[in-house]
Amino acid sequence: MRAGRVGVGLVLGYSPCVREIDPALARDFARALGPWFAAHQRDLEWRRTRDPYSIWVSEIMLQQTRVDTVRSYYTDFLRRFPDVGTLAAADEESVLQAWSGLGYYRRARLLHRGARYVHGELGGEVPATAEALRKVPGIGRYTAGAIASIAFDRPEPLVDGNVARVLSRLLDIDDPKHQGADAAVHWGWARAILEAGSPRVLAQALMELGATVCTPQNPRCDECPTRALCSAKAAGRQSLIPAPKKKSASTEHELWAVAIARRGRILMERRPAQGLLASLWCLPLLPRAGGRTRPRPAEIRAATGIQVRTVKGDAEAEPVRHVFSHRVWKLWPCTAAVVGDLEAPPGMMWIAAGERPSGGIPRVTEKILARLGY
DNA sequence: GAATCGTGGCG
DNA sequence: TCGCCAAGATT
Repeated sequence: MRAGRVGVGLVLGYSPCVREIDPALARDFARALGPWFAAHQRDLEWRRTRDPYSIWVSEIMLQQTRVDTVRSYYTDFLRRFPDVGTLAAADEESVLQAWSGLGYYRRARLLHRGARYVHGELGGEVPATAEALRKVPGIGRYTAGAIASIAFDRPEPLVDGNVARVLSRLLDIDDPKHQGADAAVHWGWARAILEAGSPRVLAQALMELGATVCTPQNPRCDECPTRALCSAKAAGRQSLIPAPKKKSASTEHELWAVAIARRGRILMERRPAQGLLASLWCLPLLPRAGGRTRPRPAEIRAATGIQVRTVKGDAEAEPVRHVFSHRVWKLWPCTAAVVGDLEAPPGMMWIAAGERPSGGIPRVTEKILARLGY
């Protein structure tokens, strides 16, 4: 039985998996972490401000998204929407346009809705407490803690994937059920750590340590300011924590991407308001069955309502492959010619090469357009 | 609780 | 090449 551990498992005879909060360890950890962060933190755009709105924007963008991807989006977004009022007054279309290519577009819609909530209901003041922040659309448990601690320097806990990994190793938590960001043990420890020093510094330091030192693979323990405190390191188990997650199956979809063309222009289509790539612009897509070289005009008409004449496919061409989080698209470009004038139907728009609809355009659309020379 | 929701970098 | 997964929230 390892010392310093408690839990019902102890009573039942199982291996105890959760360590109760030890204020002395939390304090020592914070004392090692703070100075390390001061010396080693990366120079990131959102660390140059204390503006709660700007930090809010950064936290939404950083959800499930790498720092290097976010940087340019963050700068451009704040130039375009410098404050809550500007974002609240903006069209959703322009917000999605600024988000194009960043992924998880629901975040943009929720951030926009959140700005309207803060502007309309709270007089434009971003809440300072995690409890109030949680009422803002798009702000969940993590983001509420992040904004409260980083922007307002309050000791409100935050646990993301980085923090969960750092703490799982610090405490040598071997039960996968208690290794994730939803584990109560991490939230308790995170609070204790933030209370032991500057919440603003320690919140960022916890994540910075996880991102740059206590990495998922090959952690750099020799560079870690807290290695002397780390139970996993002491046991030589740091590479076993956290345990690998089970992956959900990914389904593959083969689709025609139809370029309905007339005189150098093609039709773009706004996708449905719900589901994958909601409300974003793409080419009309339709299922590709059984290795045919091109879709039938009747299939295109059924999917788009548009009567086309000739349809050309390129049987030799490689499909455009696009991987989403839980599915894969194999897109086979084809061209369908329209004869005579055709007004763009509702939700559709003609574009020439280099033109784009105003609104959100996902990366997969750019891939297809590049293939087609648009 | 599980499924959904993008994209890109890295080993 | 391909699987992994990153400063998660919502339903």
